[in-house]
Amino acid sequence: MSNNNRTSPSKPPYFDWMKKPAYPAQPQPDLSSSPNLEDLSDLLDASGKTRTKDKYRVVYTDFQRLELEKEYCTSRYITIRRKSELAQTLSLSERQVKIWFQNRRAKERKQNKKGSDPNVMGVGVQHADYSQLLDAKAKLEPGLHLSHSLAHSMNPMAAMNIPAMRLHPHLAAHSHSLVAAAAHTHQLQQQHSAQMSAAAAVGTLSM
DNA sequence: TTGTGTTTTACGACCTCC
DNA sequence: GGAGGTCGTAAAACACAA
Repeated sequence: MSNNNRTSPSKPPYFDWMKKPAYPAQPQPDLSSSPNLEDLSDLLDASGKTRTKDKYRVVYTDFQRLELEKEYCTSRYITIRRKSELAQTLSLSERQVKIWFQNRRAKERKQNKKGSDPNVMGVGVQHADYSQLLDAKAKLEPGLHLSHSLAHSMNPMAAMNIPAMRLHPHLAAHSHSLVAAAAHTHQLQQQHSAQMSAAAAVGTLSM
């Protein structure tokens, strides 16, 4: 679903949530309205048990969602390092980033459940999302225009459908392999970034 | 409007691993 | 015991039909 069936079936050239006027597109997230890190305590009432009504949950900005989606397209399981970096750049808490990834995986599982083939772990979803992502990115960063085929070729994780960290805690008995997977993910990530930069350079040169 | 269905944040319970 | 995973769920935010 990845924000893909929220509105009309006619496919917009970017994430559906991006056209919602309720989310002011901000280059920088609005810190004043986000219950980040320290603000989490504000979500508890006097008993410390439940969240208050006015701050039950916040709506992330387009920028925050875009960056999170980008990271998710690179790897479905975020590393501690990347989580920290993302949290800082997006002005979110690491906990929020972690929860977002959990919810994002849940969303994908839900989609896969709906789909007919449970063995194909969200390949189509990832590709579709990634295409939309890049289109959205192109809108946010006009200098970065990529064709879909090129975009797909530059997303090794999605293309190969590699479960980055681990498929399921019950299946992952060997943590060292997970560490290796994480390292591999990071390596691919670096390659991906380099390729993106190169493509961006090519794009600007050809203009 | 408003009623309804879906999506998005956020949490608790429980599990596994180190 | 702490960190992070899934699963289920609450409630806000949103879309859309009537």
